[in-house]
Amino acid sequence: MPQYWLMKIEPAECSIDELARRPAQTVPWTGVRNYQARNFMRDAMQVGDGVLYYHSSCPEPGVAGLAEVASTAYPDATQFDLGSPWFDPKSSPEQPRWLNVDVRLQRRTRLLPLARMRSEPALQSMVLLRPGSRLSITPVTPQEWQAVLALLDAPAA
DNA sequence: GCCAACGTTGGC
DNA sequence: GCCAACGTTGGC
Repeated sequence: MPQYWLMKIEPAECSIDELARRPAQTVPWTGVRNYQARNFMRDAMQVGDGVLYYHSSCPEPGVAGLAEVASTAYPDATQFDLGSPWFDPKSSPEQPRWLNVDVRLQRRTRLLPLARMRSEPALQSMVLLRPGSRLSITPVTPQEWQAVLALLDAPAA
């Protein structure tokens, strides 16, 4: 039974276009510094899970493509990198605190804007849309996943 | 740049 | 273990 996720990334970090240009079309999902999001990667994600690739903190936030989980969780190298904004002095290689998975592009889609998602009845249950929700990784139900696919395949409004 | 909603920190 | 202060997220 496949599972589904929505994963936020700032396009400045790795946009869907940049992901498509990468040799393996894969990005290590580093920089997660929230325990709930980390635990999703560590405890629940499986290779092959579906991912809604979501652009955040940008002029047009929304789902920009479909991707998949391409690895199990492993220690996030940026936590040990003094020069990284994600360096964590409280973490150690012996007891790494932060993990990441790899994510591989399936296909770019047309942008499904956040505002459009908010207006779609079938998506009202999404964790993303909960007031004040800031989680960078959220579970998506099969029903929500199908509804997003339907919107992406529907004629443009 | 504003600000609401959260998460984390640290004193007690 | 409580909770106030502070920092962060992220849409607008």
